[in-house]
Amino acid sequence: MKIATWNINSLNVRLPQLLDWLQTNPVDAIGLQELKLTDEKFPFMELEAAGYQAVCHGQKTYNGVAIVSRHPVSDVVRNIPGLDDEQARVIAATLETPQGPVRLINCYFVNGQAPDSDKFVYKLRWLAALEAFVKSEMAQHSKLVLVGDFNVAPEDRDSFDPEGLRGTIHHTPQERAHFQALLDLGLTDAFRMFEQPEKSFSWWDYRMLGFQKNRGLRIDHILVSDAIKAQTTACTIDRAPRKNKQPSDHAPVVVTFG
DNA sequence: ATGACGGTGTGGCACCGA
Repeated sequence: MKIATWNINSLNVRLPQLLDWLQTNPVDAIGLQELKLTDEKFPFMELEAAGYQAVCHGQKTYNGVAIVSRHPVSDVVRNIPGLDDEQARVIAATLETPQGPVRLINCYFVNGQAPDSDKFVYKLRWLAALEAFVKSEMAQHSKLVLVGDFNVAPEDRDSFDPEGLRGTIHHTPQERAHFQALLDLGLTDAFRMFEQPEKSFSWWDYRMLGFQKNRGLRIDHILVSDAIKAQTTACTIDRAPRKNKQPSDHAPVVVTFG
């Protein structure tokens, strides 16, 4: 089984690249973030032709998430129950795989802009609500995978300039404490289960030749429950699509298990 | 200190992302 996550920064623009990527990387399911389109404009037909079905929680201009899967999906949840949130950032579903059900939670975490901003307050409130949601989901599903654009660089080694960016957005102790709180629920950062190249990142700024200089952050993550962890054999970042013409600023992350 | 790049909207630039 392979599950991926990719912030594609507009599905309208990136659909051809997504279809290309799925052809060379036939994952069982992928969580997409930043669709930037409404459900009516979601490309169900094109994905179906590629062998995938999808459930989505779209929104105009900003946000928007989807789960695209080769397997049937059930029990779809959109947004965090109990959180009054007008932004479409969460979709969860159960993948009905031949090896049994796998719960997949796909999130586009709040950016937060700057630690002294209202958006940062929203980010922390959103993170606390997410933790409660994931906790309740874990109580119901032993095989659970939490994927998405977390907008948190968990450790110094996840940033191209940990000293210079200390205390700035993605790097604050508060954000890192929330990431740890998710791990404390019984989840494991699949990427760090394995030896990885130095300076492994999943996002690079479009500006200032960020990708060419590898000035990036590792902010896209795959967290797995213990039942999945025991079966996990690999987790990689695929930098190839970042070299495409008109790339997303994020690269896909893929976990292999079972 | 600022802007740099890219996507979106009903635009003639502003806003947002990270």
